Amino acid sequence: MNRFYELESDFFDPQLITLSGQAFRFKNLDDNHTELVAFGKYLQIAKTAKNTYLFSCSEDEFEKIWKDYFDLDRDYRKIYESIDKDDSYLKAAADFGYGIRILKQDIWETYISYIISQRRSIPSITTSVDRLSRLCGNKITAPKLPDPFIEASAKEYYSFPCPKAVAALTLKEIEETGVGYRAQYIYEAAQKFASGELDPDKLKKADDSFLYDLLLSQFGIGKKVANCIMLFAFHRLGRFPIDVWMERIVNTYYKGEFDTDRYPDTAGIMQQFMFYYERNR
DNA sequence: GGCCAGGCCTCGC
DNA sequence: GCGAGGCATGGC
Repeated sequence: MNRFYELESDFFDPQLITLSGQAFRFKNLDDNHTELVAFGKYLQIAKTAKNTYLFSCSEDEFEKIWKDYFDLDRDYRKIYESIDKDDSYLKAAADFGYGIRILKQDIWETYISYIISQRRSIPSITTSVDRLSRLCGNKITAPKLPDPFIEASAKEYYSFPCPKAVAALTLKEIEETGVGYRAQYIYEAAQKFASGELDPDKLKKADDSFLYDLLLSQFGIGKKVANCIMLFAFHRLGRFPIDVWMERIVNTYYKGEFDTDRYPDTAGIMQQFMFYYERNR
């Protein structure tokens, strides 16, 4: 079975990552199988034993793509243990979300996905991302995988389209993916990414405050979306996006303000625990 | 069929 | 600088 890569980890739960809402192209097939599309590839992860997972890719691909994508070099257990013992809500949330990691997603894909996300439900965001991918992404044929993998949920998948492919669409075509008034935001973003005016490789080198201000200055991007892009794509783990769910949590359990200074480098992970807990418990 | 969704823009002060 | 109103469409 060395065609596939086996991972042992005591802090990795792809099922929870699917449900954590940070990515829109994950699907839990059953209790032990999760599939996803990222970086133009289809991946299935099978849980084969406690803390043991089989990835439907070679070791080489795992090392090049997925290890970094799932942030597997970071010690999340240590972060989990750093949680304030007196913070019973956060402790409960982290126990509930034990195994959630923050993905390092593609910057452009995350940028567009979170523009789409504003004032929409997660299922609805997923639909639009899927439609946009089908419209101008590349076809990916689902691989036939042996046991312990199971059949993919579809015969073909589509990669998230590159900036140039989206930039070639008309505003009307973008609207037809169901994104409504956000189409103009996407249209403008695509032009900027396609022309190189917004360059992910350059942006990666920017410090937090510069990057945040730059994102905020973009059409269609406010505080919440900027922080999500920084957390889920740029992997700035200190960012703490506040949406309607987080606002409810902070108001209910933290008297209106969560002290992010307590977790300067990991507040975003705490945010993800809370968000998942509140939505799924 | 009505209500709300991982918010942001514009306008008026 | 800040609060209120408006907003396209999809899911439940």
